[in-house]
Amino acid sequence: MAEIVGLSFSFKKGEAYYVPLSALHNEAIAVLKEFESVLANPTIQKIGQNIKYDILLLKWYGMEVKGVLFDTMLAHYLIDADARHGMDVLAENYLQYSPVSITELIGKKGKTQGSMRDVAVEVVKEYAAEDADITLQLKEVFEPMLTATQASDLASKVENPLVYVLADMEFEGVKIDKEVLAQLSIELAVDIAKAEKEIFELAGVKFNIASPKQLGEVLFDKLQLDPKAKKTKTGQYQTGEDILSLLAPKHEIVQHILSFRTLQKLKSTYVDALPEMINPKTGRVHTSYNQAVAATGRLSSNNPNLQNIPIKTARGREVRKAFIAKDANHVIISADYSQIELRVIAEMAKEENMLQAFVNGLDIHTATAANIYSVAVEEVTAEQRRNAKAVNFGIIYGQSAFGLAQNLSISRTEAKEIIDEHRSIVNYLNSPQYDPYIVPNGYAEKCNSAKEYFKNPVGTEYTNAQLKLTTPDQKKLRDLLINKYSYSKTKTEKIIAKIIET
DNA sequence: ATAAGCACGC
DNA sequence: GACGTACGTGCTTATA
Repeated sequence: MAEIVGLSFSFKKGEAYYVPLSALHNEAIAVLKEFESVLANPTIQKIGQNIKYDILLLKWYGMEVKGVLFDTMLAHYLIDADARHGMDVLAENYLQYSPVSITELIGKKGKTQGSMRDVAVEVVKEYAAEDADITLQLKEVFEPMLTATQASDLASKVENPLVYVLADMEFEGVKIDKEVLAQLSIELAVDIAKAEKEIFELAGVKFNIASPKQLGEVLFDKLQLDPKAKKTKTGQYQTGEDILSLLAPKHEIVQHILSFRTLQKLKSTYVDALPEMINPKTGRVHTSYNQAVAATGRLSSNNPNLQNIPIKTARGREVRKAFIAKDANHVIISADYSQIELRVIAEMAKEENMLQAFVNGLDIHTATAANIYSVAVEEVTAEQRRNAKAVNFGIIYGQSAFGLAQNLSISRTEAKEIIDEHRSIVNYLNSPQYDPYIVPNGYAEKCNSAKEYFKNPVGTEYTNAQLKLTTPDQKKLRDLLINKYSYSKTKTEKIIAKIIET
């Protein structure tokens, strides 16, 4: 956990204060204490940019923050979920002001980045005080925008109060049984070595199995497993799980490659990495939750990501077993809404069959199958239920007929028929009030599909004549999308890739 | 350092 | 007939 170098405050536009804190923990805490009457006062609202970070840091110093929160990052997330929400970008876009860049003070993010502690206090003062001033000014801009977009309740009743809950969860952390993982690591290493040996023998050559490039060459050039093997856009052979599964009956080597991949993933991402993430002070793992990353409103988790701990395979569940209660007086309880997304969407779409199924406490996938295949619930076969489950998943994910066909290994025509049987939900998902593709920042038209979405903002600035994107043009477009439209990096790259393909 | 390919979760 | 296809994070390899 980082060290607090100083505090900055602002309560009036254009005016701010900076309080440096000592590097000595006790001295720092003594100064912090002077601010307790404000920080811990529940009647004083706290405004901040990514304020969970500040709250958490203060918690590590023993300082409890109280009061109603207003996070400018979360406010902007609610105003325009797809955009970037960094303070510098927000200041430039909404206050027409370029703040002192943190990079100028301590260098680029990464290993080489220095510490704010080593920057002259006179310089830090300017940076930090400006930070507080800007945040306050952004709040004044965003508050009416939240009202205008009817997101005020979402901000004041959901996102901002949740900040305290997440901060508590992150602070608390979770205990990991290092010994369980150490043992598992050894077992995995043995099995990986076995798979490796098999693969080299069957291939008749030693190579790096973890390299998709080398693997593709072995499978498709040397062993000729598929004369029509698909290639990626960089000209490599595709060797993803879906492709390899289809090849498995053709050659014994494939199953060993698949198991090599699974084992390697478990070992490197979880079994070996998690113990490294244990905080030496608390002996526990403290993830971070990000409230403003996923454009769909979901949370995300990183350092480490605790939202993708394996569960599907037996080996994976062994990893989960390493998450344990803090002591003999505690237990870990798992609680999860059942089918919450389908319940909400059935209610919003007023899908009577599905609503009835939920009301009657039926198995929702069986009920969906009965509806799709027009048979009685008792007559639904295992395969029909499996298909219906894929349909329901597709609904949650906004999947197309193509995606469903891929998932079920059926034709697109068949997939389309199945989807058509679910008209009321599909109609709802395609209706303007649902459509998630809304062009931000001045392009307020709603689009009916992802395709139109890509066409709209880009097509406006770059007509057909300009579609041949040279490298400098790409640079320009990237700059335009990121800086003028505040698009995320990922989204920008998606759009550019789309145009290049076109 | 960054991109590509892959795989884990929901 | 072609198009294009959920949200994330993080690992290893390959390249700049």
